[in-house]
Amino acid sequence: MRVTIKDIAKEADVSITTVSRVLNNKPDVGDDTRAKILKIIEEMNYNPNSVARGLVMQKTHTIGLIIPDISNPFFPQIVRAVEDKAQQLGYSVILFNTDNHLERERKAVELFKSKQIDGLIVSLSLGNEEILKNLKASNYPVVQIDRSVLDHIYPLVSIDNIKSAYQMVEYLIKKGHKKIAHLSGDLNTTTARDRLSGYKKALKDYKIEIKKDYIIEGDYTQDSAYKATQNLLGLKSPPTAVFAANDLSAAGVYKALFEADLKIPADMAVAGHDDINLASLLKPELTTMRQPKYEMGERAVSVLLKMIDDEDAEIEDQILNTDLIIRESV
Amino acid sequence: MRVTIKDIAKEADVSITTVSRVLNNKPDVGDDTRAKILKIIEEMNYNPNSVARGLVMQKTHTIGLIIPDISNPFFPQIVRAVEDKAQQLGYSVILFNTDNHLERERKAVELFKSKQIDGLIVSLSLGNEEILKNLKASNYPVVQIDRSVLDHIYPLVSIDNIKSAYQMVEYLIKKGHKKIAHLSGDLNTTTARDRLSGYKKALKDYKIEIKKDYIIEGDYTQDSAYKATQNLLGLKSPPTAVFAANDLSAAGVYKALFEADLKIPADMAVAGHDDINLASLLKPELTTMRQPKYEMGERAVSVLLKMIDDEDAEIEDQILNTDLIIRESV
DNA sequence: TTGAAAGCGCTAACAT
DNA sequence: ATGTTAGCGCTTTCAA
Repeated sequence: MRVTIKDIAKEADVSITTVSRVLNNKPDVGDDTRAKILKIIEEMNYNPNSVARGLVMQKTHTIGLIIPDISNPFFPQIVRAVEDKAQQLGYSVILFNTDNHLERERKAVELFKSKQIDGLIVSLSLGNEEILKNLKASNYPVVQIDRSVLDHIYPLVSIDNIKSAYQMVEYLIKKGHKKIAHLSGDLNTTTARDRLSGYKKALKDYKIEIKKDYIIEGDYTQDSAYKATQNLLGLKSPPTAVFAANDLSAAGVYKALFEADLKIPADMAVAGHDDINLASLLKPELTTMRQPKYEMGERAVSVLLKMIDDEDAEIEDQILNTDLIIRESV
Repeated sequence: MRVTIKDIAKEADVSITTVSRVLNNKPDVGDDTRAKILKIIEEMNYNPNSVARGLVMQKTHTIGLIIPDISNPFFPQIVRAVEDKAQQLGYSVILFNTDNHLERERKAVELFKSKQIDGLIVSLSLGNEEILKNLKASNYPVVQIDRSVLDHIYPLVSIDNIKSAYQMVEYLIKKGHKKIAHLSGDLNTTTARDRLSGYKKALKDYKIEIKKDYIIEGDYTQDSAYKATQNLLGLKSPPTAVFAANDLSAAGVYKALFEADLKIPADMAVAGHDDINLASLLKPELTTMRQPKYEMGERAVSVLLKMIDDEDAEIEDQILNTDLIIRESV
């Protein structure tokens, strides 16, 4: 049996209240008593039970993190940042992967509520607005990260995807490209939609016709990009550049291009988005937009804890900047 | 205020005991009563408080996962597998990154004990044997994953690193190489030590001299491998092949080689280990040993839950097979 | 088939 | 400065 506060109290010949006091660094305990208790705690290797504590305090010092997939290289850095920051502030984080599956997202939230999690950081699919509304109704602290499913209900920590995509396409244009294709991400996400908008906007601003053939809907995976590129290559008039919605897709583009014996960027320029670790390891190195992933994770935790500590702290969205990272692929 | 079992009881005009019974699918509840309670639970959107439940049951249905760094590409798949399997079996997982820092490892264990975690999956540094001994003393369920710090105390889920390295070096030899260097991983880990042993063993078996100059201690990072390769290149008699302790290091080798205008594998063959996602994306594609990362994660959970469910289940180490993945770099 | 009561390990009024 | 008591939300004897 584990040693409890009772055991300490008995051993020290005081009440458990007194022990509780020294445990929580409260005043009103005699120096000698405190010392004695501390000593016994040490000796008996006592560890307070946070479940019991959580029950009475209505606080678990645990937060939930709901993401699509930790094995997608975009997320590990975010998760690392969240865990680092949380740990630093005395919180633990429970991870949950959903694969953008509505049902699993719902299950995750259910689970977290039952576990009395203090707050939630989520990256949900569009279509689950209702889930957030319910959470909001019970005044549950939540912050959205990367993508938003519902504006002005819960704060979002992300980037300006429209602007970011715009900047990349603009760069492509300035490099002399007029025939620019876009391989979109999963259009059930706001990020993919916004990047597509940014792409269109840039073309429009530079008076370049938006061709349907040049826009292929994908899902952020290497594989979908690989196939899409093959399609592109089959066109009567193939593009000279492709802007992939994320770096993983860009890798898929590379693969298709290599197989067709095409040179990057001579035969076709390719640009990515996110600047995951992989980007600088590809040959040629990938030109891409860098997202401040680590910082996003940190901010999300900061914002969440602010909401936890102050119920009605009104918190604004945190929109961070991206950077154009020029390498060799454009 | 959240709705509790009391509210349901009052609303249904029964005792909380009865509500608890239906919550836990116990028999001895009238069909009508059960139906009525179920309906009210639904209506009031009641969610049992698992903290309270955890306190009385002495079980939190939560496990801890201690790893060096989720942003090291070796780990996400393992974490994903652990989370998937745990979720599937009704458990949540709390993640903790330690960067192989002894102090943080200790802190993590402390935290998890206090949180009344049901079991632990750990990937610890050598030097923290004591921590596991203590855990064992309190009969805490633990499984080691990837690396072992203490044999025969807690089961290990991993691969045979000696054999795996041996196989790769043997392949290099059969490809005609005699001057083979090894860039080791962090020698505070058993994996790095074992891979080094396997390398030496293969050379010995094939009567190839083991040259000190050809063995450079690294730490599994791209950067250390980059520098090590530059050293290698400066030798009077540089190797014709290098076996990097992991794929990330291999990427570092690539970088140094490209900078020196050397061709892979013509000028220098390079082999990796692990087969992370990156390996097939490098140019030339990396020849490496594949670890069954996802399966390791799953097994770890299975073994752990077996230990949780049956205190004195004697469980053996799970040593999985690796596969030589021949691509273009050798 | 149902309920009353004790207790899981802790914190927090409220006494003294 | 210290102790008594109630109670957090639940499960589980034990009794009816």
